[in-house]
Amino acid sequence: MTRKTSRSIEWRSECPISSALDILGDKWSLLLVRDLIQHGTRTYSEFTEAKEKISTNILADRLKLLSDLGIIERVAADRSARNNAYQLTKAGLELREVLEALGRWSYENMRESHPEIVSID
Amino acid sequence: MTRKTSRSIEWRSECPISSALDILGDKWSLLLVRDLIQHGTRTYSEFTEAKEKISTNILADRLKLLSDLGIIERVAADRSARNNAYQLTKAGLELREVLEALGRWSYENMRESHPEIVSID
DNA sequence: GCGCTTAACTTGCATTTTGCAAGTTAAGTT
DNA sequence: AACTTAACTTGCAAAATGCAAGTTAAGCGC
Repeated sequence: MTRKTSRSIEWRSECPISSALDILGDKWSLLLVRDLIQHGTRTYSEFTEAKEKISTNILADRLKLLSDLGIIERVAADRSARNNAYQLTKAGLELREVLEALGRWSYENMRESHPEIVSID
Repeated sequence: MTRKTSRSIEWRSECPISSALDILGDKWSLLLVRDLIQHGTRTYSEFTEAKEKISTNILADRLKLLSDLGIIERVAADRSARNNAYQLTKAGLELREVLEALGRWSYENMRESHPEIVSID
């Protein structure tokens, strides 16, 4: 069982693929990274405006996870949440290659199952 | 809410990244693909021998999902399960790029959080 | 052909995660 | 100071996950 407490990931093995999935293997985390790659910065409300309609409790949970992992950060560390936004860190920016590979793969292979899928390149 | 019935994925949007996550956004599906990339073919029991120790009910569920999506298939379509194994289809093989990107990313970025992580390249 | 072994699952149930909807807090505005 | 509202939190129901035991029938040996 994988139990996640603050800053305490339960790694299933030493394999890097497995480890990536231990932290990002859910339906929402990489979508938040996608939004930040597309827009640069995002506020809490802006995340909820994406087409996929994330619930606010899941959004809060994932933003905390991604912050704790050093993948995203506040734009201005010294400002309150209300007057602030999120952006990707260096590690977060390096997820672009993963997202591009995922997007290409599903555009090329899922058009039969999902005829409305569009290319984003 | 995403509800998965046989061959009925609930796509959250038309974005290919979102769509990839609709089907592969969990901790186990891409791990099974990893095992097939590494070994070529795998039987049901061989999947359970991997370091991560998947539960058999989850394994059965994910194998069915991946088969239904055309990502994996039986090695010999005409043989019983007991005398058979799984392999990747063409679409499944094309996930290698995604897995390599994930593995590289976490090896380069998660070593502080996960000191035992190893390179698989 | 029968009996046994066991691989490939299935099932029951507890736990955890997800998600809806409403609520809370306090920052920002007037 | 009062009001508005962005960023969350909470309670609860539903769904997913996972443990452990059980079932089915394929495959093998005799």
